[in-house]
This record gives sequence, C-alpha cells and structure tokens, in this order.
Amino acid sequence: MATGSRSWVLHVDLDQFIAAVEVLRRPELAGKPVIVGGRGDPAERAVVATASYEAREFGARSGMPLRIAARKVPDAVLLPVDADAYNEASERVMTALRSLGVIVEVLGWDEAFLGVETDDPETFARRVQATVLDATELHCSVGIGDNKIRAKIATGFGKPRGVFRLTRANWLEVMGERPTIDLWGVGSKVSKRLAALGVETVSQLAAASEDALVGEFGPRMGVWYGQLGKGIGSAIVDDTPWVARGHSRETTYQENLRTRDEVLEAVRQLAEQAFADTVAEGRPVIRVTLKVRYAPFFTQSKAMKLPAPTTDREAVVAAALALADKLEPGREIRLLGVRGEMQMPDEGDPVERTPIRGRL
DNA sequence: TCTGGGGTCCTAGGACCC
DNA sequence: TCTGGGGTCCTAGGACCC
Repeated sequence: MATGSRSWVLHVDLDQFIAAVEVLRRPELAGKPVIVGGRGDPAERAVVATASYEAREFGARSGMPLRIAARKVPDAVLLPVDADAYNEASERVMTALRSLGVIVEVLGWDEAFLGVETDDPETFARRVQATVLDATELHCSVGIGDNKIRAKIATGFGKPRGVFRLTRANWLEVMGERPTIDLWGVGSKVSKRLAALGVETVSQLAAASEDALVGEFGPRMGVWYGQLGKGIGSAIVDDTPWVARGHSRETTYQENLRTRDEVLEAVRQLAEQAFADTVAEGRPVIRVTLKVRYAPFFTQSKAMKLPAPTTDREAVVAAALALADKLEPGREIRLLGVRGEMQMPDEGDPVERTPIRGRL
C-alpha cells in the first residue's frame, strides 16, 4: 500500500474565525450581520477585525473603519475584540490539528500549514475538517499544494468549508489570468509597480525577465516576485516554536496628543509595556524604535541601537524618551508606538526555518 | 470614509574605514 | 589636488501579512 504516497503541504484556514467564535458562545447571533472591532463602539477610532458573511453582503470588510462599517450595516451587531477568547479557541484548533499526527506550523490565530505524507490528500483534508469541527464546532477550508505558496493560495478557492488542490500541474491554468495582487505577498503598491512594467497578470509575471524585476525591486525582492509568479516556494513545514524578533506596543489616541508632556508620558507607558513583553522572553533588548503618526495621517519612525544589549528597564525607557525628543515639536500626534528588538538566541547561527509572517 | 495593533523582511543612503 | 572601490554598520522608511 501507499505506493503513491508523497509529501504534501496542506493549509488550514478557519472560516470567518472571529465571528464564528462569537456566534459559538452567543448562538442567537447565528445568521445575523456581526461586526467585531475595537471596543465595539463605532464612535471611536477603530477598525473592523472581522465581519460575518451576512455583514459582508452590505459591504463591511475587515480593515475598514468601524464607523464606516456601522454606517453601511445599520442592523449590525457590534462586538468588542476579545483576544482571550480567540486565543483559547485557537489553542483548541491547533491541538486538534496536532492530534492528526502530522507536522503543524502555526501561522496565526486561525491558520496553519500541515506537512503530510499521503497518497490521497483530498481524503486527508476532509479528515482535517471533520477533526477540527468535532473538537471545536468550527468550520475550516483546506488548500492542498506541492509547496506553501500554492497551498496557501489554494485555500481561497476552497472557501467556505471546501478543499482545493493547487500544484505545478494546474498553477497557470488556475492563476495565470488573474491579477498579480491575488498573489500572497503582492499588495496594492507592488501590483501597481508591476503594472508600470507591463506586468498585469500572474502568467505575465511568470514570464517576466528577472533582470527587469531585480532592476525595479532589488536583488532579493525582484527574484522573489519572479518565483511567486511561477508559484515556486518552500515546501518545508517546520513546527519549531516561533521566536519573536521583537515586541511592540502602539496606541491610536482617541484625542490627538498636543503637548510635550503628554507625549513623553505616553512614550514612557508604551516603552514599559513593550519592555515587559521582551523581558518575558528572557532576552536583552538591542534596539528601540519609536513610531509616530502625526495628524492627520503621516507616519515616521526613529530608531536607535542601544550602546549594549540590556535587560534594564530604565535603559530601554530612557532610549525611548530620547527618541521622543527627536519628534517634531508642536505637531498633533494621533499614534505612538514603541518597539523593542531583542537579541536572537543563537546569533551567528541563523535559523534555517522560513519566517512565517514574512517571506516564505 | 478615513484608516488598529501585532508582527516580518527588504532597500536606500550616509558615515566610516581600508 | 582630486580621486578609486569595497566593505560594514547604522538609521529611516516601505511593503506586506494576519
């Protein structure tokens, strides 16, 4: 048996995860337009974390200002983000996936790659869905691929509650005529720059000259985009625990900050919170970055490598405050962020594994 | 209509050294 | 007097993802 057994990458994605978790604990919300975001108050500066399918019919989208979404969907049930509840549900999902005896690489709250040896990936995918549903009452879609890129993109064609296979064999047939922005890792800016090069579709990207792409995007990104057009990418599914490079805290203020004292106090608070997260990792901070968004919407950053790696809270806070003194005085500020970057555990021995939220 | 909060990686350009 | 090329380190900022 298993004569045709080979390696597959499966990508599992929960369907409207956050809204589904909310409906689970409040069954009366089933079938209603549900919008989750911020503190659930459309009068505040916040954006939509998830809109249920019913709310999407009226034009609500994740990432949209809560205020706008509430206007589009007057009958919507607005709920605050409850991170603890989603983390707990996420843990149960991942535990269910691990019970299948395969390698599980977690991508976020509601996503994971599975490394699977099988001669029938569709049947295995259905088993994944049944296992998750049985354990959590949540539905998911599964993409099957011969690498992570294709598995990830395949999932979109399976939604909701479906399974789709995307490999070298059908890559151009399925993706070739689609716009480049449909690729994972190509956003609005890059798709426009590609269009300026005459590259509108995935097949055009696959056929584009690497020299032209490198000329436009640089040695790494240029090569990367060319590979992406062909659907080429890593097939390594790695379950070693993720080690964060840094931690940050940022806040959008409901009222813009106006005075220097307000700004310094805000920076101090954010620095202490971000520092607390880095301390929990047990590694020293090597670099501090201050991010500022002046009203109405202009973002800048100031960064500073510390003289020496430190676990001293006051040193980190002092660095953040020093950066705050480089901000333009007298301008209204609507957002501040402080990021602490940590020393990696085994410097000089770069992790071979692929970064999950960055490149694949 | 007015844009969260948490991350990752890449590129350009200046400073400095040989 | 005016000038090279390569390398490293650092900061600022861009782009993308969930």
